[in-house]
Parts: sequence; C-alpha cells; structure tokens
Amino acid sequence: MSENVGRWLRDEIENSILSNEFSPGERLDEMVLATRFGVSRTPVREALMQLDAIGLIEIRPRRGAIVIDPGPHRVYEMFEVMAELEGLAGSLAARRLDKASREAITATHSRCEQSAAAGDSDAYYYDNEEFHKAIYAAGRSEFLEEQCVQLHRRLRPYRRLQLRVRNRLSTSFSEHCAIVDAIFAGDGDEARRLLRMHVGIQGERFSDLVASMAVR
Amino acid sequence: MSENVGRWLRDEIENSILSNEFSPGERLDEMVLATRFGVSRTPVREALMQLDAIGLIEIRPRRGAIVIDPGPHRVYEMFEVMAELEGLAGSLAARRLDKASREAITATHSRCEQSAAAGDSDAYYYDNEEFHKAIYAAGRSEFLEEQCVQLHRRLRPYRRLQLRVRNRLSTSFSEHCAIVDAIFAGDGDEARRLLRMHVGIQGERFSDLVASMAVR
DNA sequence: GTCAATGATCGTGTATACAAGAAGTGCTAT
DNA sequence: ATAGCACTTCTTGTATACACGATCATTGAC
Repeated sequence: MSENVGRWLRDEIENSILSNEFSPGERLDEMVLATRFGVSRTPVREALMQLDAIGLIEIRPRRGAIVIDPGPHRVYEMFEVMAELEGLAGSLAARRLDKASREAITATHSRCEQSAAAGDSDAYYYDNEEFHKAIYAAGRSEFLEEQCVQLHRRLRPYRRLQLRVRNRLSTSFSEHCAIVDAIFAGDGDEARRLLRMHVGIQGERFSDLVASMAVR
Repeated sequence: MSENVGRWLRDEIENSILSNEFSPGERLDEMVLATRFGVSRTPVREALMQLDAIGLIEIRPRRGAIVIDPGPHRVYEMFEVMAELEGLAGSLAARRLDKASREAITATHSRCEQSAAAGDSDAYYYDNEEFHKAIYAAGRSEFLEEQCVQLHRRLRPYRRLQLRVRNRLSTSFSEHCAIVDAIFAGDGDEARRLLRMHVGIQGERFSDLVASMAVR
C-alpha cells in the first residue's frame, strides 16, 4: 500500500481495468469504489482524475466516470504507434548494447523459448513482456522506455488475446530470434524493421484482433 | 472556464508551467494556488494529481508538488521520440492524403513561408505548430495525433528557444518544403526520413539546446 | 396510448474541517 | 560555540458536509 491511498487506488483501479474486471463502457461509481476499498470518496476521486489524465477512463462533468472503450480501430492505431516506438527502442539497443543489457535480453529470450516449447501461452505472455522490456531498457532512453512500458501496459489485454491464436507462439518466438540476432549484430535498421513487423498488426492479425474483441 | 473548475485549473497550471511562469524545480503550494485562483484546495489538488499523472510535475508524499526539471538529456530523448512519431505521421499522411488535408498542409505551409520571409520568429513559431498539426491530422490516426499533440505541447518551450538560433528559420522552412514535396508525392519513406531529421536534434543543434537551457 | 413536463432522488463538484507528518526554529547541554 | 533534541508551525492527506445538476419515474394532458 504505496504510502498514500490515492496512488494505491490508482494502481488498483488501473489493474482492475486492464485485467478486464471493469469492462469498457462500465460506469465507475465513486461511492461504490470508496466503500469497496474502505476509504472515503476523496482519494477515489483523485485516483479517477489521474486515470482520466492518462486516458484510461473518461470523466464527463456531473455524469461520472466510464471506462473508455477504444474499439478495434483505435486499438489498431495504438499498436501502430507501439510498433514505431519499439522499432526505435530496438535500433537504439543495437547501437548502444552493453554487457548487462545483452545478458538481460539473452536471459528473457531463452525463457520465452522454454515457454513457447511448452506451449504455455500464459507463461509466454509473461516472459514475452519481460523480453520486450529488456529491449526497451537496452535502448538507454529513459523517456522512450517509460512511453513503451506505459503503452505496453495499456495494450496488455489485447496482446493476451492475440497469443491465443493458433501458432502465434512459435511464430512470435521465431520473430524474437531474428530480432535478437539483429540487435546483437549491431544492425539498428534491421532491428527496427523486424520489431515494427513483430509488434504491428497487419493483415490477418488485425482481423484476429477484431474477432477476439467481438466475443468479449 | 471549462464547465468544471478542476479541469480548468489543470489547463491553467499546465500553461503556466509550459510558458515557464512556474520554473522547473519550483514548489507548487496548494494553498497559494487556491487563493490565487479564488477556489478551495480541492480542485487545485485534483489538477495537480492530473499533472502528476501526465508527468509535468511530481508529487512527493507529504512534501508537496514540484515542477519537473527534465534536464537537457531527457529533453533530447523526448525530441528523439517526437521525431519518430512525426516520422510515422508523415508516412501515413503520404499514404492517406486527401483533398482537405492537402489544402490544410498547403495553407499552413505558405503561412510559414511568409513569417519566415519576414524573419518573425514568434509568428513562425505559431505557424510552424499549425503546419505540424496539419501533418498529424493528415495521418488519420487519432491516437497518433493525440500523442503527437501532447508531446508537441510539452516540448514547446524548448522548440521556441531553438527558433532563436541564427538561420534556423530559413533552414526550418526549406526542410518543410522537402517534407511537403515528399508527402504530396506519396513517398511515405522519404517523408518519414525527412521529418525524423527535421524534428530530431542531432549534432550542433543539441549543443544549441543545452546552451539555451543553461541561460534560463 | 403516447409524449411531455415536473418533481424526487441519486451522484458528482466544491468547500471545509480535522488529523498526521515534515521542516524549521529555538533552547539546552556539552 | 556548536550540535542535538524537542516543540511549534505549516502543509499535506483524508473525511465529511453541503449544493447543484442530471437522470429517472410518475402524472397529467392531448
């Protein structure tokens, strides 16, 4: 419980949204949240204002807060931006790679290999996250890293859905291999290109996304 | 006065920070702000929480809010990300250009030409902003546009400083010309490359930035 | 029977009160 | 004279109270 209640609540509610416990479009009643977490309305309001500022919810004046529903098209746009930022991170990583980052990438990469081989999509989902974070960190740009982590968080639910698609695990892992090769070879342009392809959702992957979002 | 006081205050304080009325490192006293704007502490706190979530200020538990001082290196990183996003916007604009967007770009571009010819750096500063916004809009990606506008806002003070550098006006405008040509020619890759160069601050432009930040 | 208007109820927006912690100041002791 | 400790004061964090606006339901009229 992070020192101050407002911030703790923000993380708590944010997680609830990102794990789909509060679904898009759902109304967030201040009083309900307050009693649920055993605090007064004040810190709840502060948490909601922050989530509004981040763009996770929308507070309509005098009409309460609702969880934002991005819709397939907007989610596509978010992946598009994510792809671009990851591409940049990859190209920076290739240029600036040092021993520690190299080891971090290798470690997370091999963990991905294991969970992919085991066909464990939940484990892969987690290891994949760590792998990408290792690349952000290797880019040595704090601001870029923050932006990547933030967007990555917001796209988490959709990424999870995507991993359920048949063969996506092994495809994803082989893409990882090529990315690691490019970064370790110091080939920034290639790393950028591969990451853009890996993260972006072109063609059939977009229709997979739409389909998985529809069943929700 | 945007319907609700908290949101109005957020914009107000945000502008004050971005126009350097509150300088980096400065402590923002809730009570002082409250009396200054003639409201109670509650909406002030809500505004501050939002600015904290956006990353403009930092609220340290029980020790108040201070304006974040990015420092030259971090500002450089922000420009680096901005360059990447603008590059994406440019490449999308080249692909998706329609009549309305084309006219918007042409209009803002020629306004830049006039203020550049007049050597009016303040006017150019404004027209330049509109020109870039026209490109974001032409990309037809709402999310990307929002991200660009937000980052653009945060980098405003530094961009303004940059325009004061000798010859920057005419250099900037000739870069604009090439960018417009690439977009109108439908050459997405070239538009991306040119915008990355235009927005990023490599080499001597970085030292110019550091120098201009030091005198503050 | 349907639509509109008015009133009741519920929930948000702002203010204020109270509690707890941090920083600064003054006093005392070495 | 200086360092350390305690006390005071100031500011933030949380709760609560009150007011205003929105929504919904009920009633009346066409």
